[in-house]
Amino acid sequence: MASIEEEAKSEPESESEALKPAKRRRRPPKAAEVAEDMQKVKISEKETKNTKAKKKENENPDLEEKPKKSKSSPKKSPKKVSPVVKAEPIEEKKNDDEAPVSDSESPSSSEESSLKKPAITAAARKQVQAKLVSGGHSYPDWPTGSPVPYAALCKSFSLIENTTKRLEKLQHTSLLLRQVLRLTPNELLLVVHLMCNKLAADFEGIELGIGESLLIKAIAESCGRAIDKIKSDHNQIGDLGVVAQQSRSNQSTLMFHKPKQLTVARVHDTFLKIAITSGGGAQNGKVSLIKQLLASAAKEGDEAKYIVRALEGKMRLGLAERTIEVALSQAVVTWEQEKSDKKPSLAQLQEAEEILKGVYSELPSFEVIIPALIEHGIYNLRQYCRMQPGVPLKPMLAKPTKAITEVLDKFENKTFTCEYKYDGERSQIHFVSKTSKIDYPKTAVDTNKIDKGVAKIFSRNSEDLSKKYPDILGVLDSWIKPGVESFILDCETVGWDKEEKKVLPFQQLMTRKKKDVIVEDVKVKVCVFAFDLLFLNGKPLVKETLQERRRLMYESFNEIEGQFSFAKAMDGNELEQIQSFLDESIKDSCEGLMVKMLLGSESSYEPSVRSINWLKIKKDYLAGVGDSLDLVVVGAYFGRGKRTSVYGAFLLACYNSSKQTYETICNIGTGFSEQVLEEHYKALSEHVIDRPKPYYSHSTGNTHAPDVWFEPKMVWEVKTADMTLSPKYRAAEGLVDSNKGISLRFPRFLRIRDDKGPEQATNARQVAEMYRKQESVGGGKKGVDDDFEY
DNA sequence: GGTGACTGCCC
DNA sequence: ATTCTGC
DNA sequence: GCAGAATGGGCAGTCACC
Repeated sequence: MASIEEEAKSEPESESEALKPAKRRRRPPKAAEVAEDMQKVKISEKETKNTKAKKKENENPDLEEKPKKSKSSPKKSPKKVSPVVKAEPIEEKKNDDEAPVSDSESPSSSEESSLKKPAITAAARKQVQAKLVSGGHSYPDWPTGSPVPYAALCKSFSLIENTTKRLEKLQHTSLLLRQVLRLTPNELLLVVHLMCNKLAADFEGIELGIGESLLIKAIAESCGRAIDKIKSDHNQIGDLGVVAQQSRSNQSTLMFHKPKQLTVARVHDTFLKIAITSGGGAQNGKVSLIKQLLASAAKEGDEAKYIVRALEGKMRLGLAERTIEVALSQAVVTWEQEKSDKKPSLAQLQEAEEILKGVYSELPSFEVIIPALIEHGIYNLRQYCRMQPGVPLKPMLAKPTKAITEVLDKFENKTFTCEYKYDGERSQIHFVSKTSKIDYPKTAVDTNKIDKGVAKIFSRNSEDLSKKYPDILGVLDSWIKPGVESFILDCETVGWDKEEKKVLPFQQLMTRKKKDVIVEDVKVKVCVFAFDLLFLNGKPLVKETLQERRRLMYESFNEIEGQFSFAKAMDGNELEQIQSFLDESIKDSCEGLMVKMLLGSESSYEPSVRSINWLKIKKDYLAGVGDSLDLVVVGAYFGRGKRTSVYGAFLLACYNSSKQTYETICNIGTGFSEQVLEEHYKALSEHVIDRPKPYYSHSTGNTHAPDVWFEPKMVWEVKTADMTLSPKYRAAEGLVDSNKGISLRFPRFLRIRDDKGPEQATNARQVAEMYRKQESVGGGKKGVDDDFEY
């Protein structure tokens, strides 16, 4: 630790110079750089191709204007292409909206106004397309039918990473997927999974069990470098993947035998092996699997980089599932049209996107969707992939609201409703009775289970929590009224105090066991608060209005005290009503309110899209309301990814005036603009010290120490949602609990308090006071002081 | 059998 | 979870 | 406004190690 600190402060000059290259790499390249890069890629590609001989038919015809007129002549001079492309410079607008390949004849439609995403102008899209087409950049190529080389995927990753333009990212992604469809369609699923960086659908529960530590160990061993070296490189470069790649390319090339080319299949297979390695010696086993992969990675190129990033779970491509869905839909529809020598029209591309997004949101499993896509085509996809009890759908989310008036603005003249936002765990409960006689549509999903009944519960992120809540699943039968044979409910599961008949804090709910739970042994009882019904008796309800879904929910279920309730709702539309309902929700130990449209098409359940239709109000969102503290910056952590070369997070403390100590209270890493981060870095670098002051009270152990310590100088105003008793932080230790300090839930930076010295920071006594006040409100020791100032 | 580091997943 | 940012 | 990527506290589970 000391060595790192010293490096950081002893030679700030050379250090920051050294950082430049790495930093540059992470910053969005300028347009010119992009163009240059593309050119490079293209040239090298051409070379490879020539050596590879023919393969001509493998080249993507869509890159040219017409398949036949392949301008295989290396010069991708824009002029050459311009006749075809420039024909529709700017006014051609919507024709090309969404169309990756559509320089040709998209039927000019009149639906301009109905196009979604007006934010991205058609003209902009047009330009991007023109650039891509005229650039004529090639993309990875391999023999038909042979395994997809991992290098091909990495090449696309690299292109994707090196542009900030979303349309270009989409384009590169879609091109690769098309190539896979054309050459090795049976590996499409693997490729898509690796792009999303998942091994399987979320509900399968496959975990790598690999984190930073093991990864560093593996890189060190694999490249023959010291672990500390890797760590300090990591601190400077801010990306373990880059560290691995550099380490590997610098590796003295002792062994001559060139490793066999990595394939997508092998990488995926090794990831799976890493995931299932468990028990004694598992860590060594995982490390050695990683080492094998790294050893097979080419020294040139980016294979090692992306392998490591994948294992770390941070691809940092600026590309994720949502964009991949779009790219996949475009790739498939283009591929389908290609078979009959046609190009997809704009309308077709849009329809495909809508279909795939819709299907994926209701059945988020590429394992099911991709085979169905290939076998039945995208326009038949809905028939084969439908919402189905037993498979979680993506939950609808909500946006934070900064003022209650914002709610009124958004929902002006609309009918809406407010519901309690319970502080628990989002749960999607699926049920099919064992005796159900409803004929469920045969879909691509295995329906055997349905025949035997279904009782499952899924988390917000589609993890299967059925093992955690046998106490809930065992009583589903008792919730339903006669005639209900199947359902999917959207709920919040909250800890429940049976004696006091009130909800328990989130922290208590979290102490429940997650595996091998036996109903009789459950310590933390729970109550389920249902707020939406997505599926009933064989029928999806997501297209219905909320009012209708709620009506069906109310009429299909029985409330059971302390076990199953409907979320408390209020349909009043006046500001005062909302305000007092919000106050009430907080007195009832809730986080605040959810606000939802009740009627109209916008009140349908749209998984993870158009989330603007739901709003959430919490008191700490509202400006000037909620708890804020003025805290002293005593330490910091080096930033990663886009925060490379500045501090990415900071350690804060409150002041204990009785003991004259600074007691740590939380880390903080959000609320900073990029500019503010740079300013903090500059300002704080002057206050770096070798070791913590003796009057700093912080957890012992390497794990909890920041990368650098500071003199107590800067004071920041920080906002928080809640205070918690902490096993790690020391604020107000002894004032509320003899062993535990207090920490903050959801801390975020508000602003610098130049006007305050460190000793004017929030005092430990004040922290304790705030904690007690919160307890008295949420804990329901009614009447102490529940006056909020709004 | 206990502890601490690490990981994944809740928020 | 919260927040910021480029498109 | 979307989609993505920075980052927070803190719990149970797993494994290494004593």
